[in-house]
Amino acid sequence: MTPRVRFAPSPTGRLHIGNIRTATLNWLYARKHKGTFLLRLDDTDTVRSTDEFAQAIRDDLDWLGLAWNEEARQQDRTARYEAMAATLKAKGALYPCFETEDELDRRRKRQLAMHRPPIYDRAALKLSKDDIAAKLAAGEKPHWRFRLPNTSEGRGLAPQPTLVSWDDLIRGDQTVDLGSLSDPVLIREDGTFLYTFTSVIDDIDFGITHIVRGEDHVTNTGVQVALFEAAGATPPAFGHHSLLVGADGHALSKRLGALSVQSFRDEGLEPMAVLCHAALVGTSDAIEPLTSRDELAAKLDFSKISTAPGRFDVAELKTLNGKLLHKLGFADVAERLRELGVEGGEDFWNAVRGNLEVLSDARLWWDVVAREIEPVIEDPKAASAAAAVLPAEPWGEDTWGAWTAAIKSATGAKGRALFHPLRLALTGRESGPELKALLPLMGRARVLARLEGKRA
RNA sequence: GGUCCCUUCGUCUAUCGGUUAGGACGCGAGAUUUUCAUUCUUGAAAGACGGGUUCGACUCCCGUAGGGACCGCCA
Repeated sequence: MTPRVRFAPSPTGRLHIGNIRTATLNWLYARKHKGTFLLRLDDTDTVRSTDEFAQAIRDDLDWLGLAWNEEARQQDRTARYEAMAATLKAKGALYPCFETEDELDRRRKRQLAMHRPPIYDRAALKLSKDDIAAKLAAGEKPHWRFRLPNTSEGRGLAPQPTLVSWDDLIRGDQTVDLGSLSDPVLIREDGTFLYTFTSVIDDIDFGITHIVRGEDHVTNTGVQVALFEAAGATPPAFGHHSLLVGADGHALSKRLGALSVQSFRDEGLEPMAVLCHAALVGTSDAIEPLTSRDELAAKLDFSKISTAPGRFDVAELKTLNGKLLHKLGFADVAERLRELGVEGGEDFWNAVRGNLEVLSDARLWWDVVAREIEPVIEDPKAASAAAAVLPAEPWGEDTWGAWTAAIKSATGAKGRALFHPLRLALTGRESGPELKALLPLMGRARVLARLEGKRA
C-alpha cells in the first residue's frame, strides 16, 4: 500500500519553523515511499482564515520545494460534513447541547477553582426529548457534542477509564484516557463544523494512511480514533513528533513570526538548508547540509525523532546554510548569482564560496573583484612599495606568489605583516577567500588604484 | 487541579543491565592558507537530584526539581 499523507495547515497565518517541520516530515515520508502528499487547507475557522494566508502557504511550500500532489479546502466540503453529521446524529453519537459559551467558560473556571478537572458534565444528555423540543421551539440553537464511548455518565458513579491506544510511528505505544476528557463539540451553534470532526472525515474520504503531526495533537488523536470508529472507518497510523522550543529552552510560540518561512527567505537562506534543519533537528542524526531532497528522504526514519522537545536555534540554521553553500557547485547557483548581479563564473564561485553564509554574500565578493570597493591603506609607503613591484599582466595563479615574494625582498615584510595590509588594501576586509585566487580576477589597474587608496 | 511526554558533554543526541559512555555543532590546538576566512586533523567536555531493585544501573521502579504538551463553540 502506497502511503497517502497530508499537511493540513489552517490559513490563519504564515508558515513557520514548527509548521515546516511537520510539512517536511510528511513530504519526505511520501517521497521516500513513493506515496502521495496532500495539501489540505483547514479553514473551518472562517473568522481567522483568509485567502491571502492560503496563497502565502502555497508560496512558502513552493519556495521550499515541497510540491503537493493534491489540494483540498475544507470550506468546499460542507455538504459532505453535513451528511456525516446527520448519520452520526441518527446513531446518537452526536447530541445537542444548549449551554452558552459564557456559561461553559464560567463552569470551567469554577471547576478549576475547585481543583477539579474542567470537564463537561454531560448535563445535556439528561435533557428529555420534550426538553429539547421546547428549547428548539423557543429559538435556542444547539451545538453538538460527540459522545465519547463507554465513559461513565456521572450519577455519582466514579468515572471509568476508557483507554484508547495506538502504536505511534514516533512515540511507540500511546494511550489516551477518554474518561478524563470532555465530549468534544463538533458542530457550532451556527451549524459550522470544528476541526476535530472535519479532519477525521477528510482523512477518511481522502484515504489518508499516515497522520504525522505535532505532539500537541496526541489527546486529539485519542478522540479522533474514537470518531473514526464511530464513523465506521479504520483509523490510519499516527505519528506525533515533539514540538520545538527556542534556543533558551522555552516555548517557541511567542516568536513564531520571526521564525517564518518569509523571514528565512528575506534573510537569503537556502530552501534546502531550511529543509535539512527542519528534518534533522530533534533527531539522533547530525544536522548536516544535504544537497538533494532524495538524500534527505533516504535519511528519514521516524524512530530517530526524539520524544523530547527539539531545540531550534536560528544561528544553527545560518551555520548550516553556510556549510551547504560551501558544498554547492557553480552550476547549482549560476542562475541565482546572475539574479544577484554577480557575473562571475566558475573560478569566481570556487574562490569565494567558502566565505559565504548566505548566497547574497557573493555580491560583496563580486564587488571586490569586479566592481568598486573602498580600500583600507594602513601604511601608504608600504602600499606604494608593493605597487612598484606589481607584476605585469597577464596574471594567473602564480601571480600572487611572485608578487608577494617581490614585496618581501623589497621591504623585508613577512607573515601577517606582509599579508594583512595587502588584504585590507585589495578587499577592504579583514578576512576572505585566498588572495591567490582573487587577485587574477581583479586585474592590474584596479589593484594599482586600490593600493593608492582610491575607491576602485 | 487532572492527564501525558521529557531530562546524558555548552547544544542536539547514541547507548536500550556489564562500554575507555559514541557522534554532530560549538569551543581549544595543530596542519593547509608564507595573513585571515574556508578545508583537514586533533583535544577538552556529560548521565538533574534523592531513594530503591540488582552481583552490577545512564539504562528498570518510586519520589523531588526543571522543561514541554493537552484539558476551547481554535487548529
